[in-house]
Amino acid sequence: MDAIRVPASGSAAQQVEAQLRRAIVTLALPPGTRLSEAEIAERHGVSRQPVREALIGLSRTRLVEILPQRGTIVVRISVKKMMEARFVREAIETAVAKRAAAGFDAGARARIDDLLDLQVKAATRGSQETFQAYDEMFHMALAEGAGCPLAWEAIADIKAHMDRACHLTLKGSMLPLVDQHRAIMTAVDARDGDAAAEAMRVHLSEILRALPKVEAEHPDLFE
Amino acid sequence: MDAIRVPASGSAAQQVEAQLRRAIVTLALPPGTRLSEAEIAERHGVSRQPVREALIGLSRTRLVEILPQRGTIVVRISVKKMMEARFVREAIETAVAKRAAAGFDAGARARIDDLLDLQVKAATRGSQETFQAYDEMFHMALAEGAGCPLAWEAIADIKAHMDRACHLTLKGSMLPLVDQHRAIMTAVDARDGDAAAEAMRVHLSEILRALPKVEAEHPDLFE
DNA sequence: GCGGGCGCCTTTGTATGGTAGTATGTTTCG
DNA sequence: CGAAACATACTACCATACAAAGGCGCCCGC
Repeated sequence: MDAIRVPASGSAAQQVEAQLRRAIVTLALPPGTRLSEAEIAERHGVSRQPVREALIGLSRTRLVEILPQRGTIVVRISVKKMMEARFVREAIETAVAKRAAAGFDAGARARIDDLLDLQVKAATRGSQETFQAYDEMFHMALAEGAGCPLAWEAIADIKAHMDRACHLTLKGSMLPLVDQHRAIMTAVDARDGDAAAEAMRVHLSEILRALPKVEAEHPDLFE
Repeated sequence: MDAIRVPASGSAAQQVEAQLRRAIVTLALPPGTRLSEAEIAERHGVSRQPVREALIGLSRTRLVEILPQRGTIVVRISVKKMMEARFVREAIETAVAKRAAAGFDAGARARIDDLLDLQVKAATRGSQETFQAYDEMFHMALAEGAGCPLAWEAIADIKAHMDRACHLTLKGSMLPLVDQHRAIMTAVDARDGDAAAEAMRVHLSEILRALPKVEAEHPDLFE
């Protein structure tokens, strides 16, 4: 078991939110699941109030939908919203890649190499959870290195719409994604902004290939 | 008095959050102000709990900063974050503009014309509040018309970092911005994606011109 | 047998009490 | 006189209790 331990830092509400987010993204809580504040509170050994704040936080990124006086449910994956999210993310990240090629922070550059190695290890072990965690860190480090950490915050919100589908498509092949990451960094190191943006575009288009397949295999997860 | 009425819809927490957001953006609550849950609750005639949820919501868009067990303060305007936000917003909105030129919803197109007229009226009346409200609606309608309402959600979060500075820079001239909006739509109508993106880039670069001036005039508002 | 109305139950939303932790002002000792 | 230690007031945070509102089944009337 090498699940990413959500650190016991921050308030109880933040801990519950992090745990629920993980459960939803990994589809442990599949779309359509009814979430009761009272039940979650009991399971986590806390009061209803922190749970409520966690659910409000999740609703802001559209992972759950709160129906007043009725209940809270895990929203289904929307292909339409996924396409929109991918479009927006491509707009942001290609710009970030281009900017990264214009100048990159040395410390972040070194950390990215470490992350890529860790990603390879996770991929060969077949532990998808950690792989996706390192994938997130890669994109975050790229934004930071390019001098725009705010871009990652925007991407993080957008990514929520794609993460669950990515979780399904990554079942088999993870290593190709690392090669794409390396291709991006090669272009960045060569100071070739257009090539970096193009490499990023290719990387973010990957999801489009496997999407119809997983949608056909798991129709109940989509709306 | 033609302040935008925040509609009495939704929960008390949402109402309080909307009112506080307006107060912060209009600088009625200047940066550095200490916000006490108890005081705000009393002023709004509600309990502390909805106020708390409202403050949490504001902290997610970095308008306020919650220091655990210490207090909540209105964050100062960060030029660095503003530049980053402008960069990300340009990345998103130029992509949206280009996409809008490729195909635009008819209903949204009609609504934009109405919005532009309303914006001119507000500008000539000198009512900055409504002008900025219509400005928001313009960009939102553009994203919707381009078939990417999700883009607006991303922009809305990003915009929080810029709104207060824009509020200062708009003191005098609002009409030029409407012309820029018209220029964007002209390019969209002509199906010229590159021209639309360029017009949007010019529009979003406007803030850079007046920024040093307002920063020098109001140093206490910046960090 | 069928339709409408009534009451219970579950849900979120709100109010209030209590707790731990931090800053601050005061006091006291070196 | 300075500095450290203490008391106090304030804060966000969590727990508990209460209120309101929609859903659902049952029952009564037709």
